[in-house]
Amino acid sequence: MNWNAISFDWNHVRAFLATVEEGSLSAAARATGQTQPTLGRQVAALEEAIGVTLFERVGRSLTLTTSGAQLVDHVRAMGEAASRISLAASGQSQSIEGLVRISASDVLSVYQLPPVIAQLRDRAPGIEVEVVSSNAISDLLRRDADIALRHIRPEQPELIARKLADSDAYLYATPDYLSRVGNPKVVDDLKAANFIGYGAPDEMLPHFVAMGLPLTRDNIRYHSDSGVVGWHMVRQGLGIGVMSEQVAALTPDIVRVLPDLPPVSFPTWLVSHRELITSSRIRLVFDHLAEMLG
Amino acid sequence: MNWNAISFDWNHVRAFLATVEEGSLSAAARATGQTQPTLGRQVAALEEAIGVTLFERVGRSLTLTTSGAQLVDHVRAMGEAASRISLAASGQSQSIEGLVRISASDVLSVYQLPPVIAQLRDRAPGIEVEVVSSNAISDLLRRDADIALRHIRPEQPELIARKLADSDAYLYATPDYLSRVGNPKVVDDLKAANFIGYGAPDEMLPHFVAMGLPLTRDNIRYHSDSGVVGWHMVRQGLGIGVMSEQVAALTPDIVRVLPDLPPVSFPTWLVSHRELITSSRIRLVFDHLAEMLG
DNA sequence: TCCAATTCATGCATTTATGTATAGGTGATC
DNA sequence: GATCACCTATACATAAATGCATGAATTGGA
Repeated sequence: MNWNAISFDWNHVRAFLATVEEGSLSAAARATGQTQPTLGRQVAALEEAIGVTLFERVGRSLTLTTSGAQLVDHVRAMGEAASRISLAASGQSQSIEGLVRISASDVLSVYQLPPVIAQLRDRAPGIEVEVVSSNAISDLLRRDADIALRHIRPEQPELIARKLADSDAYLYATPDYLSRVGNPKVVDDLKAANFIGYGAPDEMLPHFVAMGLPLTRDNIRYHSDSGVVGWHMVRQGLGIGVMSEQVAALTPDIVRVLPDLPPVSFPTWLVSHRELITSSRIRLVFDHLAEMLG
Repeated sequence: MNWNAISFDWNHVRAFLATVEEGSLSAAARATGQTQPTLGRQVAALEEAIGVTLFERVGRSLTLTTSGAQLVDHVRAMGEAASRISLAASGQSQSIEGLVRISASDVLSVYQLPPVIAQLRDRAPGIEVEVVSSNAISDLLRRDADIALRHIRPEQPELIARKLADSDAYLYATPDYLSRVGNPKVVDDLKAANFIGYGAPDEMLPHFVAMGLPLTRDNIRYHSDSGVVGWHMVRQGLGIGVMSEQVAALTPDIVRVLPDLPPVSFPTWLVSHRELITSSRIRLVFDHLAEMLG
């Protein structure tokens, strides 16, 4: 190894990478938890060290020079290697104490995870749990979380996934609301009903149609990005919503709409990193989730 | 990018890498131009930061833990990315001033390069030249040199090579030595002659045999790793040596042995990095060498 | 068994890098 | 065209890392 060729300050490379990715020194400082003067000096020092002008100081912002742009790929590769080091290091941790981050949809996070975590507390009191409640598919490759619960099968080979039991989802509403729309008995009776949408109505509608419901865009008048908010709209008697059987069972004063309508079955996958799962702490949480939810 | 995951000190990764590659903190300190306490503290800080014990302090030396060993691949990848940054940065340099390192065999370095460099001085006075004189094939991928002169075609796709003119090598000796062995006229007359070997005799002998010479191990009594030393042995009348026509022409009082013997033809390749050759400084030296030696 | 060589660990003075505060500029917006 | 929001550059006090000198421990060989 020619140590002389790589004797420049590697932290300055990270400063350059952050500046490129975030778009400015100030943004990079915010993202990395450093200060703008530090980032500025580090980038300037890197330019001095490798003899390449990386940014053109034009106006209030920096733009990559062509020379700088040709280094970006290698700089990214270095950052990715650093990420893998961090990942593998976390996977090496055999400590039964410490943080584990679990990403799940808000509905899962609110209704199903808390009791599971309560049991985990009894099994492994030293484990700290952070629930990353998001309906966006969290990027495990970016390490937004250590473990994720998803309803689609992950494709990346770096991830390992365990399929949990399939869940059945039905239509639910309050008895009060159902009587208000004339106690529907067949699907055609739902044409005048209100449906609660989770996320954008245009994304929700095809799912309702696939269930055989004769609905249009106008049937989805109330909607929310949050599944929990949507479910509370249902509980409030604002309309009919889809929900998994398990969650609905936890909710009093909610009845199934058209009980003869076949359910929508959907899978749940427990996902983690191939390298992270070697950590006994994460492995323990992973196995616990699989046992309790599977 | 999850900056939090890669917020450990990247220089400490280099310290770890150097310690792994060099085998000890002290050796790593020597190799990287730092001090042993610094390296020791950096490795300890990295262990603290990523929560993994990298080395087992046993006796006077360090041995990698299994956890540490599983990080080494990623750490090497980071180092290689750093090397590529350095390489690409050098290639981006459009300065006509600065250092260019040329690797060549000692014979080329001593007899043929100096006049070529003298002409280069007139063409580009700002260029500093370091001649890495070595008969080992220098590792351009490790950046032991910027440009190399070789007699075998490089295979790595990262390297670019330009073929120079083929050279003819003949047998040479002093007239004094030839008369001492009876002025040989045909190859069989050489059976009793001494041959000068460059490098190990066992490596040299097959080349002589390939030339049709009836020699054995015993014919090579004087040899040296250095081609220059070997050639001076020939000049001193210690035996017969192989030398390229061009170099022999520079040497007075040396005559060709068996002038009718067909020459051994060998190629010369001018080699550099694909990314380095984009530097105008290195490009200039590369082209100058090609012109003067081609 | 003793000695020499080599290794890692530690205390201290010095150098270096960092953060805070602030100044100087630029571009978008009303 | 003035204002606002946002960016980069600089001065200075503070915090951190580095190198030097030295100590302690171990290995290999005479």
